Amino acid sequence: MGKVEENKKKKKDAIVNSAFSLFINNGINDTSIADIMKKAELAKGTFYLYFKDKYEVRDYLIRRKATQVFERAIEDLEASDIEEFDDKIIFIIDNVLDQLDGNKILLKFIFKNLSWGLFRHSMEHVQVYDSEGQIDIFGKFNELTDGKIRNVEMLLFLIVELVSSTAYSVILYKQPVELPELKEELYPVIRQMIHLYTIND
Amino acid sequence: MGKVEENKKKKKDAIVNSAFSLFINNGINDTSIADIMKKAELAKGTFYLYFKDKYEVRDYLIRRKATQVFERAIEDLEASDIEEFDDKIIFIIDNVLDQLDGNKILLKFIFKNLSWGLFRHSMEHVQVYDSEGQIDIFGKFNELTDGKIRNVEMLLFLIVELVSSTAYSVILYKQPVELPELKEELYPVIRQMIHLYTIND
Amino acid sequence: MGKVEENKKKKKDAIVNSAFSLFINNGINDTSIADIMKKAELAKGTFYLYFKDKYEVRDYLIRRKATQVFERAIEDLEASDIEEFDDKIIFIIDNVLDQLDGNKILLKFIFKNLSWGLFRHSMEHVQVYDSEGQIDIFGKFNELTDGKIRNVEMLLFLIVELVSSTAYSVILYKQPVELPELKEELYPVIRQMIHLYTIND
Amino acid sequence: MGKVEENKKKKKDAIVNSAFSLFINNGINDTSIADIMKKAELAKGTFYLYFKDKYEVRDYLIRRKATQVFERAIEDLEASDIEEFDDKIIFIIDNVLDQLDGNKILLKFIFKNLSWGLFRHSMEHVQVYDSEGQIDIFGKFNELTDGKIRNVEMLLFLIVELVSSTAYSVILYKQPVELPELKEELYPVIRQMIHLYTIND
DNA sequence: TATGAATGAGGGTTCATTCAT
DNA sequence: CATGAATGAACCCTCATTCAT
Repeated sequence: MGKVEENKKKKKDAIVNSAFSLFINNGINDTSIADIMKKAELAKGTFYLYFKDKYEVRDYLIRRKATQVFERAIEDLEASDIEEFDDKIIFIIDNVLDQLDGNKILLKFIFKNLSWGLFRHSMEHVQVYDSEGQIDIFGKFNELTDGKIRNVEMLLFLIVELVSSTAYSVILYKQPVELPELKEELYPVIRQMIHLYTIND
Repeated sequence: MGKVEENKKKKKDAIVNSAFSLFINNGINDTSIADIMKKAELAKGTFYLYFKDKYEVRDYLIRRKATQVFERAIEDLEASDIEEFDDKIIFIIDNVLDQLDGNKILLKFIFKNLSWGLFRHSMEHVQVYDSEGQIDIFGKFNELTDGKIRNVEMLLFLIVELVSSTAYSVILYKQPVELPELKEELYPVIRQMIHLYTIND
Repeated sequence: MGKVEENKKKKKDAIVNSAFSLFINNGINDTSIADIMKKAELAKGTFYLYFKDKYEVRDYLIRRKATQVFERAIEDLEASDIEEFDDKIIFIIDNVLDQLDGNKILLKFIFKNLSWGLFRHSMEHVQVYDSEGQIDIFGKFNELTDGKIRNVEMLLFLIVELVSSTAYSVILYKQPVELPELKEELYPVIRQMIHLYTIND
Repeated sequence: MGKVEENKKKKKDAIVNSAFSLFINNGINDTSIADIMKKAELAKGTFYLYFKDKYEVRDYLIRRKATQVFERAIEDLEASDIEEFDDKIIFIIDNVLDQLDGNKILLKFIFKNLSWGLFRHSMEHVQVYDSEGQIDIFGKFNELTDGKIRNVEMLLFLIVELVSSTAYSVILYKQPVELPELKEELYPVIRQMIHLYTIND
């Protein structure tokens, strides 16, 4: 990477990090581009060399952050020796929930803005490597199911929406219960859902 | 109600209706108080005699609209002769989804802003009447379960979050499928969930 | 006129006068709305209660200023006892040129921006009063010709364009000659033009 | 011309041509240096190696374009066998008007910015060649008059201003008439003007 | 020479809020 | 109570110009 390119990367990162910090502290509506650039210690006009508006920054951030969270969950999964498909799903959910429970700000930011489209997009960009190089995560999921799950995307959709919306309420507002209790209730439901989508031989 | 009171009610309604129409057409961020009052055909200063800011109007509206939707669903349920608990739940969900499918704007407005807390609050204000007068809707639910459901609130929480978040994506963005297909997948899952919460004698 | 109306008139005048002074000193391009309102000692936002942008102010000004100049020329004409049509035309031209020679700034402003359309519009708004009240100036012109001029508008068009464009160069840049010499050359040409449009009995 | 010189000429031409196209399409005020250089496919900073600002480009362009139009008119005149002085003047006017009628954009650009000074300057740079080489166009005019016209410059000044200002209004806004009708009225007037400046033996 | 990333002043515009009427 | 003219802070965005490469 040339010196110029490197510098540009550094600037973009400064903008993005500044924006993230302000978005989660003050909300997107109360964050102006002037604020972002001031915190990033760059000139206001520089913003427009990298992004069209603050919503483009937000989308960029959501994708990046969501990707990071899942990347870590999957790394941890790889490091474990879990074998069954449903156990793997529960493991990932549990891992993600714990990550977000420890970083409510991030949770708020991701789940408040996450749409299924963005989620899919993020998943397609999760970078996992094994001995043979990069792995396509959605392909991997399908492979994991071993052909035993019908309509994998729908199942994931249902699980992701259920988990994200309940966890949002629970972690942020502790309503109607706290996280451990939610998990206790949620996981059996999810196992049952997976079972419903499992093809019986 | 005195003439003065009546007049004030009329003004407040004008503001609220104007705001609703603008919120759903242009979004809350792109709606100014000037816009609201122009459409309401009232002076700008008058706004502050009724509300503190536009977010107060929004919250007022969400509660009112969500309540209306459920009120109608429950009215329709009462008019039917459905007997089983799970059938009743499915009926209400189906009814609400159809209402919102026919009014995407309303869906966006309600679900974008609906939290479990607001939902509970709305439910407590649903006005249903039988021969003996007004009925408490949450109490009614409990009664309906006939003591056969454990942890009714958790079950409702899971169902409401699952339905609202999947329906939001599906009705608004047709992602990942369209509404009829979602229903087909959703209802068996919900029945299964109810079953999971049913106390076996 | 109510107190409010009176105040609004005063504000509009302040804006317009401030703008005129800045337009002629710095040019329209180098005059910002902030400049105008600062000089007018009003808040920046107030500008938009009266005008859409500075070009609207410019057009308003041109019409007003052009009208004033002609109004005065015609007043002077009325006070004289000139009888012949061509003498009257020359008198008006001479009067206008003298006014503008004494106010180059105004000349620059009017002639730089004057189109035939704006000129006609201005003429239609010249307010001249005689013992019997207001007079329509274009009608008056026609009347003056006593039916002896064919195609009055074309004749006026030719004269106005010839006079304004030559005078602009001469008064502002003294090119290619100075005003007295221009007059000496111009008036015979104009008399000849009038003659060409005079219907011979 | 060395290869370096050639390259510089090419760059300058690219800038100038890009600027012309943008000036006439969007107006000078709405054309930024960034726009010009983007269209010219050159770096922004390069602009300042050739011009001080966009107004310098504009002046350069006006001179070049005005010169071209007159050059062509005079070429056409040379190719004809018109003999009388007044016929020649009318021929040139007619030719120029037709050129500009077919290219309103050019007309707008030239006449909006043309001053008598710029016109004289342009005329001095019109390049006409006969068997003996380059000809001075103003000298040529004087020669053409055969000493029969007094005050040639004044006559040209009056004619140029009359024609350019009326044609501007007529071609661009069709006010107060269209071009053929303007010609019909204009040419007799001009012939008469020439006659007025012709020395009677 | 040529580049184009970076600058930051300054433009236009909006708008919540106030307050004299 | 109701009005709407006035405010001025705050916003977004553009752009001529510089300068390290």
